[in-house]
Amino acid sequence: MINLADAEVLVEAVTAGSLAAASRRLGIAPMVASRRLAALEAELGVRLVHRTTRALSLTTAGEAFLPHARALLEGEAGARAALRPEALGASGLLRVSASNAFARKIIGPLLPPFLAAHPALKVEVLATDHRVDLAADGVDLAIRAGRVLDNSQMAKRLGDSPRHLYASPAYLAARGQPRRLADLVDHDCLTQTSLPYWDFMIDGHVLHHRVQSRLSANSIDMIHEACVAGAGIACMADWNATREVTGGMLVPLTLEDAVVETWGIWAITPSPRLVPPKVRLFVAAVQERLQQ
Amino acid sequence: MINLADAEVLVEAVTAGSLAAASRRLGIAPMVASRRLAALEAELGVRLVHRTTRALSLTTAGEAFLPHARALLEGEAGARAALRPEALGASGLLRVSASNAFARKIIGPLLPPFLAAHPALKVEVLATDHRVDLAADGVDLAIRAGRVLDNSQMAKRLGDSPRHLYASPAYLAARGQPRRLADLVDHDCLTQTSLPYWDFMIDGHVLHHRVQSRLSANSIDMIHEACVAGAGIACMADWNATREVTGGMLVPLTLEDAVVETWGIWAITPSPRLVPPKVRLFVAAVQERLQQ
DNA sequence: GTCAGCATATCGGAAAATGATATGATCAAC
DNA sequence: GTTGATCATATCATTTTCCGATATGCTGAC
Repeated sequence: MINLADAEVLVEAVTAGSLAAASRRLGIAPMVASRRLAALEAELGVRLVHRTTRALSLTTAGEAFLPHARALLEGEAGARAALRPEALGASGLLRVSASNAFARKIIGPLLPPFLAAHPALKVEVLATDHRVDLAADGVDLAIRAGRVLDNSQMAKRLGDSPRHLYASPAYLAARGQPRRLADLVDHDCLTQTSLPYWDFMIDGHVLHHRVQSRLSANSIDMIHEACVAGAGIACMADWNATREVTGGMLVPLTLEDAVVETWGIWAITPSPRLVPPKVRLFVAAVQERLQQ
Repeated sequence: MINLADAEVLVEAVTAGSLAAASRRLGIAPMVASRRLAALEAELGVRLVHRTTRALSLTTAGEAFLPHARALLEGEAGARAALRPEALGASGLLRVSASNAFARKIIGPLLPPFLAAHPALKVEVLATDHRVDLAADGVDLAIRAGRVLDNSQMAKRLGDSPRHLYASPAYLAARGQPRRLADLVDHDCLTQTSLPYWDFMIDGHVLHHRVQSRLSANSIDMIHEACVAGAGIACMADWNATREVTGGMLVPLTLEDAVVETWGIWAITPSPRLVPPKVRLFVAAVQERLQQ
């Protein structure tokens, strides 16, 4: 077994430039540093650094091993961090990223009971329709709706996100109801600028349908409002329209020959496996709400 | 410092169900297992497992710590693996994934000198236009062309991939040369099924241009052939067309008001930081070739 | 109630890490 | 060229830790 203290000497020695300097930084005797490095090399059966009295230089093996040593030490620190009280329980700060629509419709209503259930937890929601770099923005969790992907190693699937075409009753009264996919050309379709096509399922196949659009916006909320106001037909997640549907402000449309492709809701965490409890709890809360 | 041997006892004990079983698996005395676990708990200052005589159960802290312990042990194994002779030098098997076009045009010509320079290395190229799950398919390296992304943490940028519109001289003689973006509507544009739009740069802004396409294919090679045969205008990476341009079979088009967005070439590795030498060498070879 | 399996306490001995000093080697400055 | 400072490491006594074997208290099954 590799001794992490030995690995630490290696890393320090390389960055500090000499074993003596490393020993000073680590607060140990120079010989201890020397012995630890020797022990590591003995354990691995390879010479890691070439030592001339004045300068250290990594051998090829050392070059290959060093990043792993660094990773091990980081892993050790991470393991300890996982035991800090604020990481252990549901306390501290939880930063969640989600799209604007998802934040409003799903996360918003879910927060009061969640916060009540975990009094020591603070939640910060980063609502943005742009992709987020988890690590860079210090986000603990990002929730995205998107096409069904298989690389479940990177993201955890929280549930389905069925989608439909929606329009307002006024619009339908004026323009009629489309029956088939082909009928859509005679209608005003409202699209997201970044998504100029709609994906339909036709007996198992995905059809990439380019949409004739007179109005497009980069915000799905904008589309949503325009749709309610009768501007045309929008393609939205069901959870984004349920309230208006029950209120009679929007009507879901079904075509005879095609259904809108169902998307998935995905939870993305910086490291998919080492998920702290607070994140796990929040993900569970979202998942529960999605199943309602 | 966490002792990895201690962590190993924890992991074994949890999977085996008892310290005694773990000790048998690890080939150590039962008490040694007990002591190591105790030492780990002392080191961390937390109780990790609740021990009743009959069954072990993880405490909350243990629950949080266990995945980190597993990660540490995996890291240790990975660190050792990095020193195996075949991982150290440029030897063994290197599995590379790339698109069909990229494999043919860039990787293919690069391979003979590369293989000659590293005689102990075997290379397996996985040419596919689908995305690949690196870990699942045992791929050491995937090379993808795509939009310029900033999340450099996941992928390493190998170079630019400038792109242009191309057409055959015969097609241009028959149909004329488009001068402006708007002229494209009068032309036959050849698109990839998965990419039904072309991205242009117009004074700093990206324009998502939906393309009127009478012929689309899921293979860029197919498009390429059709384009040479005079079927219309295709949007391709320059490296995919140079040979035909020098041979006079294709002509690059420039529009007055828009240029095709330049893409990047990205190298994606299973773990972005712990890159084995053989992968590093290959990436360097690709990068060098791209700069020619 | 008996017994088997488990976790762990105890303790002598072995092994390993440590501390202080010493040695040879290298580079810089005079 | 010589001196001195710095460095890596050897040596050895000491302390600390680790290990092995036996022993003890406990729990659940038969």
